[in-house]
Amino acid sequence: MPDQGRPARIGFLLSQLGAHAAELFADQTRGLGITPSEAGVIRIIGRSPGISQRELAQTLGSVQSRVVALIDRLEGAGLVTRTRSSADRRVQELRLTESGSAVLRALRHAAEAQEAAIVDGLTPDQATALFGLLSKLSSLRGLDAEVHIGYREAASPVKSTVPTSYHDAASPLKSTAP
Amino acid sequence: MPDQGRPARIGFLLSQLGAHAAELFADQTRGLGITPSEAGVIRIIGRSPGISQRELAQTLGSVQSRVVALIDRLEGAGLVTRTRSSADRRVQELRLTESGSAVLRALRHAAEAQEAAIVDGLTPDQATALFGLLSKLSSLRGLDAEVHIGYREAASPVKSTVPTSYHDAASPLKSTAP
DNA sequence: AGTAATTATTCATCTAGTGAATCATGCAGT
DNA sequence: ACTGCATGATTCACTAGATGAATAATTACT
Repeated sequence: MPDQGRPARIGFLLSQLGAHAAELFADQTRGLGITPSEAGVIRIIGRSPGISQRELAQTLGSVQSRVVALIDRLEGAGLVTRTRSSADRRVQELRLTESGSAVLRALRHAAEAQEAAIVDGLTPDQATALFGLLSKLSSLRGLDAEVHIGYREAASPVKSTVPTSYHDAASPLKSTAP
Repeated sequence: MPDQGRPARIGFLLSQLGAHAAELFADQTRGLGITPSEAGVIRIIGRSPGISQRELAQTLGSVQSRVVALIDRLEGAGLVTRTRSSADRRVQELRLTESGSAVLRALRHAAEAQEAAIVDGLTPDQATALFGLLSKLSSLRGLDAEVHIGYREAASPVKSTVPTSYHDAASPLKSTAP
């Protein structure tokens, strides 16, 4: 228990900055006409074309019924296609359309621009140090480096929220100081 | 634009770890029978007894109608009292009951335990460095050190699936690497 | 063939949150 | 004192996101 008199705020700062980063990202996706959740789906399909809805649900840490709604929306927007697998006609193979691929490219650009915005004000050394510390923390906590299912199992009534869940929750963590 | 070839993942890591920290905190509050949002309300009332619902809404970055529901719940649970102000009979003065104060103390203990859990695996120097970097980032972004209203204005449809909103969104940010 | 498991889908439900409308009260100007 | 406007709290209808149970189509097992 490393307590050196420092106020207990790392948890608070992480959730605050994480929510802030999520907001910035949501701004970007909104400009592309999709939600952050849908952006995640596009990312995964782009990396694994032909993935099934069941596999996608598992990767997202979500459930199949939720994936149905997400894909319904993306298919309607012309970004994703469903095609029945010839090997197993129960499964729907998911792929990006040309528009979907374009959105994915735009998302990558947006993520890089956001990264620059986030570390703006830090020196390159500081940004590198921060990256190292966050990476270590992430691996220490056993979080997946590729997909952050983050907080799906713990909060049954969730979340939300993004940060449901923690939105207003923010203030609570601050409670350690006063 | 400090880009030194490092993968663009700080944004992703922040949101991932922030969501994780929020989940840990939600676990704690669940054990106390309240949600993270309600914990935030209790924190604020504990620090500012007699605060009005309007002031509370502003501090939370929420709206009055939302506060009504939150206080309804906390009053019903016997943690908070509403009393009409004698100076201005429109305003409801909010205060913690004895049980409410007990919950606030429990929340403080939980936050400290969580802080220890979060930095577990880092050396004290690393924890201090991380705290410094996160604090700098937070002030650079103009985030309030006391209350994180964090991501309320940007995502109109939100927010939530913190949590929401960024839950599944997680994966998207990772999109910078592949 | 017949039974069980699997994939996708629908549906009813829940929660959190928002904005508009309403009510009671306070306050400023006349 | 009277009028009219502003303010705090509340109610209500509505939305978005998420969840779990039930169902249909298909495949796997034996």
